[in-house]
Amino acid sequence: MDKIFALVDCNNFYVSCERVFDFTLRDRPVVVLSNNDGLVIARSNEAKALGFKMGDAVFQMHDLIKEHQVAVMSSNYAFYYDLCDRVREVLSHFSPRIEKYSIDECFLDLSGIAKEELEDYGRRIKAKVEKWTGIPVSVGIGATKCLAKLANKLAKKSVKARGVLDVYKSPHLEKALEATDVGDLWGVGQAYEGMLKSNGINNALEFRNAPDHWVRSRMTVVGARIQSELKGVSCIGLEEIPPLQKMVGTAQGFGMLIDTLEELKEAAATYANKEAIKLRKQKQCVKELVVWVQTNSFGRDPQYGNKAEIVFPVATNDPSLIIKKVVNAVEMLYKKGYRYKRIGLNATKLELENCVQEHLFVKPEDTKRQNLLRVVDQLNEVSGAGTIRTASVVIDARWMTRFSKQSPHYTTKVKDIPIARVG
DNA sequence: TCTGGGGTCCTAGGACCC
DNA sequence: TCTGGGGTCCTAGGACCC
Repeated sequence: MDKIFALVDCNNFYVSCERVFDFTLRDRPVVVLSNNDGLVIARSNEAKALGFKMGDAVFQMHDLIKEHQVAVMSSNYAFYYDLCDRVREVLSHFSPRIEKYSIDECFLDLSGIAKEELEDYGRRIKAKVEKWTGIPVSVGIGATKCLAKLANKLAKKSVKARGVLDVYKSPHLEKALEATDVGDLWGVGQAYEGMLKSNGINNALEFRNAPDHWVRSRMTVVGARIQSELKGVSCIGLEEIPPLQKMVGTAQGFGMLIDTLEELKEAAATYANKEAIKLRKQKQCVKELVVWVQTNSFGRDPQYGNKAEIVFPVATNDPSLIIKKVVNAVEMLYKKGYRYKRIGLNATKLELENCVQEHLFVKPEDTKRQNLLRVVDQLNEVSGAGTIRTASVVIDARWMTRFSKQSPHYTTKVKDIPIARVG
């Protein structure tokens, strides 16, 4: 049986989330900001029309914001993840085989649905998600993931498509390819776009028709796969079960520059705790961890950055062990006379919690401690992060990342959950 | 004053082994 | 002077994604 893929993509996802509960944000330009309220990372259509770009620095946009009364929001990831789950729940009614591709995109396997019913099916998906969650989506359908992506992009752009485009065995496929800039292809970034265009390949049709060996030699197997997919040969499968993560990192810029060792250690402990929580959530343990510190590379201050590698004798996800080692490392890395902007942690060697290699000279972690940590996790899950925590971890400090214009935690607190009325 | 934070995959080249 | 060949593992760097 031929494969059929759909890509369902939430439109301007973070902005759409904010609009679900705050009606005053509808029909006016809205932007959502990165950590520390630094960059624009999501824009409503109205904001796009005003010229806001992804990655614009907010401090350069003040005039435009004032002039057009643009609503400016800090990001609220806990809330976005929650709405993301709701969208996926609705999608699961339309296909048992789903890949959660990113916070705002899902691939669905629609194999078996009759060709002539595909577009209508797409429209039903779109309507139901919007009615049940309040989030507008676009749907692209094709014989491969690349083609579904491409169809999705066109569905967003084209007024005629009204948010749904099916290019599966379509007589208009070539037209769709021709209308797609080569730089808009999934897997073609800035570098490849430049290379392709300087070789006279400007759209997806020209890319599909380029000699295979040339594409392979200039863009490795990655490019070759994209090309095959455009020809309708599926070589990127649906990943229903996410593969185990190979790296787990935590890195956040501070809300201000830190110059004392005391505060840097406090931040280190707090980030190490976050890292431990991430590991525990995935049931993984860290064997090797890289810790780095960095001054503000945009500033005119003297610059310094350095990193240290921690090897745990036995892989662990116990916050107190990780915190201790990370704080020690930061003591070594710290140099007086610099102002630090960020700390990063990156667990590069991981082991599954239930098959950690034991060390000859170290006692295996005692199960009492494991049980205690599990209870702490559960409490924090129910009552909010930080309810119970190691003493060195702070929840309120002047160096913390800023989210000064954050919306209320509409759906992610136990108390005061408002009900959304949609449709 | 203010410039994100996660991730993945692929390849080439070096070290090392037989 | 000639300077194997095949295999594995690791790392750094470059490309990409959202």
